[in-house]
Amino acid sequence: MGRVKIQIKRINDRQQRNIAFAKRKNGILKKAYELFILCNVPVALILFSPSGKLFVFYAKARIEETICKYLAVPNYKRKIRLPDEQNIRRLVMQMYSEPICSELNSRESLDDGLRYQIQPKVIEDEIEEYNVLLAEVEERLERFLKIPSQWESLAELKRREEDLQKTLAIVQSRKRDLKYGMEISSVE
Amino acid sequence: MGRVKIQIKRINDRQQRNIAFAKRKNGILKKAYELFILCNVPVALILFSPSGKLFVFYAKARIEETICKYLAVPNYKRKIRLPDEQNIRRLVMQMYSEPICSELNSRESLDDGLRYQIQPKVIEDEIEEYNVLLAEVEERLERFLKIPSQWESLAELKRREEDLQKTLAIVQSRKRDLKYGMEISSVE
DNA sequence: ATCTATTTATAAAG
DNA sequence: TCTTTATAAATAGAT
Repeated sequence: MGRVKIQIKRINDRQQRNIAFAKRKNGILKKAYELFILCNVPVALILFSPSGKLFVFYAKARIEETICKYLAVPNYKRKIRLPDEQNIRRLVMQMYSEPICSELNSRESLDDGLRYQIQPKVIEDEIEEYNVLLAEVEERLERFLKIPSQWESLAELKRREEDLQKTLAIVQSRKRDLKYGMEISSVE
Repeated sequence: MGRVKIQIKRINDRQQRNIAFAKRKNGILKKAYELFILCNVPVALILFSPSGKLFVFYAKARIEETICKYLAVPNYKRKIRLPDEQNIRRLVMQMYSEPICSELNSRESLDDGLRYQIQPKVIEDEIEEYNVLLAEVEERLERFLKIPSQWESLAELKRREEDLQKTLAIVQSRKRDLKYGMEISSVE
């Protein structure tokens, strides 16, 4: 939407990045506002500038309410009654047993010597997040698969995405191992 | 941005509102994605459709991390940025005047009032894919956990994780682009 | 869902 | 940084 078409890729020049952020921040905040007014729906948008400054838009409800609504969404897949739910739950617990908000929780955990303590509530949220993500992916894929000419591209994308998710899970798992096992403080 | 200029005010017709939401939801999700890629900043966007369906975009960090980062900013430092401030000053005042609850973790207390329905499409193949995917994750995870020496440092893991999340976002965006019939080149 | 006339967002320049 | 302007992108209404 400018004099020239730009590629959507990271802007390396610091100053240009700040300029782009300032402009697009205004744009997306306006879009969030318009969506709220037009459709009267809860919206929550949290942005941090490249220098770490916070920008927020929320409407229809306090941001905490919208966040909590997000967290309160029932497990997408729970209703389907997965055959191996206990196994899956155990797996996800292993993958995501680190605190959601490490900067807020990690000190207490470490002080108490409870590095491996399981936090059920946190894990529940993570299970939901995981399932919501997968559900979104699947939903989108399903839509796209209705268009035959896109099958090939989509198959490739699906493979890639699955690979990424697998690897991401592995990385997160290993990261957690190192974090707890080696007690490195500069995690986040 | 359409055939005619519209006023930004609540759309009363239910069907028209749903159409507008669907279009603008895609637009703002794309904007959020682009902002993340261009500026490499944490972004969290939570939307609920008029029928209560959840849509989320987050990047650079898991959504809980961005939310926690937001909550960690002292109230007096928070600013709400709204375009068209004159017209919605009352709204802002209203939102500000409400008490702020910074306790996000108590999920039980929220469950009662905030029950949002998601309508999953139950498709046999999707369930199968889901189970296969999780099984593969588990398998890979187990295999990987047996070789701790593969990963040298947390910093390395962190970089990898960020790369993966970024690439995942790119893949997801590519799929969104596909929906609009755009050409797909190589995903990298 | 797809098309397209138009408005809106914004990249580069001033 | 703020404003301008040419152009890309989003989208309202129609199909």
